[in-house]
Amino acid sequence: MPAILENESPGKQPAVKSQPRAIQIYEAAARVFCENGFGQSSMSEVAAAMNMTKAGVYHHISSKDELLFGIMSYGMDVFEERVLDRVENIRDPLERLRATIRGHLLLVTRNRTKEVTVILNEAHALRGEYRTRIDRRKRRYVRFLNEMFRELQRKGLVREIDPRIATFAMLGMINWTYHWYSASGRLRDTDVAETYIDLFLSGLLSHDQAVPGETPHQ
Amino acid sequence: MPAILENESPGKQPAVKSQPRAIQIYEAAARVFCENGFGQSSMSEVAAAMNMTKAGVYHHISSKDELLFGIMSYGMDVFEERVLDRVENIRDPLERLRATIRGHLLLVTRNRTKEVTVILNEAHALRGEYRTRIDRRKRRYVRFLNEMFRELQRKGLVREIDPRIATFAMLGMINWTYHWYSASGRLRDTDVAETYIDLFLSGLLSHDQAVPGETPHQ
DNA sequence: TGTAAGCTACCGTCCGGTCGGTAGTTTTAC
DNA sequence: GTAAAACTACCGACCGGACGGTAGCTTACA
Repeated sequence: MPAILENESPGKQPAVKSQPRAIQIYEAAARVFCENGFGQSSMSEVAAAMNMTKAGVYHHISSKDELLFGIMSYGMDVFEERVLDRVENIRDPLERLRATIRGHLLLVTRNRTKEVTVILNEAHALRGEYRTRIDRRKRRYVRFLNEMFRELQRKGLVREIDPRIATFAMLGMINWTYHWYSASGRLRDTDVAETYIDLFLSGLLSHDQAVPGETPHQ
Repeated sequence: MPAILENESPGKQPAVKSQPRAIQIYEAAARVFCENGFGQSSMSEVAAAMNMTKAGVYHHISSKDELLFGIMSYGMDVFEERVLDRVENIRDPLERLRATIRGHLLLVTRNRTKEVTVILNEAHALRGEYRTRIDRRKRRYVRFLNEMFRELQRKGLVREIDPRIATFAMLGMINWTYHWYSASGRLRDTDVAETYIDLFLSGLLSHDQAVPGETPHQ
């Protein structure tokens, strides 16, 4: 038996054995909320997805709202651990940008965990303090992207495009993927990632006429 | 008894005098659903937003689901009338693409009507026949974009990028805007539109190094 | 005076959440 | 070593209230 279990501590779980019950509930509930929406899903449905009764679920969580917050916090944990923390210290800013697009997109497409999708889909359902806390963590990512684009511009690697607009264009392109991408479809997510990188960096135009001004009339 | 399911053929309303009551309800309900989400909004809230009682509202609609469908159908009417129908017969495909991005984006940012946002936000809340009908109209737009990119490629105006991925990248970039854009913020939506056009067509890289291959080390 | 548009008052259902209890496991106390 | 005590994970039954929706009456206006 592995030593002590301080499960109150805010740090990371060892995750050696099977996931703690609360996290299993997050994953099941995330699946339910994803399919029907938070407002249209009942706690009984969540319980059924766990093969438990509603009272059994309420042994582990304290309210439906807190459950949603738990899911999103866990989703942010996963995103930061698997994407943000890993790309943050890539020196070359262009390579950092590429790695960010790739990492973020693959997190959205690989639907093993639906928590990230819930964050995207149900942002408005969260209220008050819960909302504030999640928004703060999202803003960290937005700031990171903004700063990256500014650095790229300082170094003359990219054009002088408003970094805020570039940030949201990139976030939109990637985050929207959960609306249409299907792992069983014809497109491979790694191909989507590379195409997004290519498209976002080099644009759509043929290179011999990639000029910012007016279009040459055909 | 005004039943929404029937108006398959009539299509357009005259809209000469002040909007018909049903459409006023769509607009009020769209605002409510946008703010709280469809599942979390009650019909009493919708009624309150109309300064009516719930029973009064039910005189004009037949169920909450049908109301959602009505909102989305109306949103699609607006989108098709104000964007799709107008750009479809622009000859120059590059100019057609620019007009599409501009028109679609401004429809999302100008929040006079929230119906389009509801379409984006509550796509999963619609079920059965209703879902099928809205999806069919969305698919018409997706096909239009796909075909436009193919035409651009045939004419050698843009690079050989998978048209499906280009379509969804563009849709994501534009549709995501409702998550962050605020008319009272510092960015003007017309600037966002032109930047999106520029970004999507010409990409982010400085032109003197816009080469698809490896990054030059800094 | 007929009809569309509303209202008051109400219904049955389902929802979020709680309560008291129990089987099984771990900890403590001698 | 073992039995009492404590704790964990869970369940069946239940509650107050809110929800979607309706019946039937009234008002405004052509």
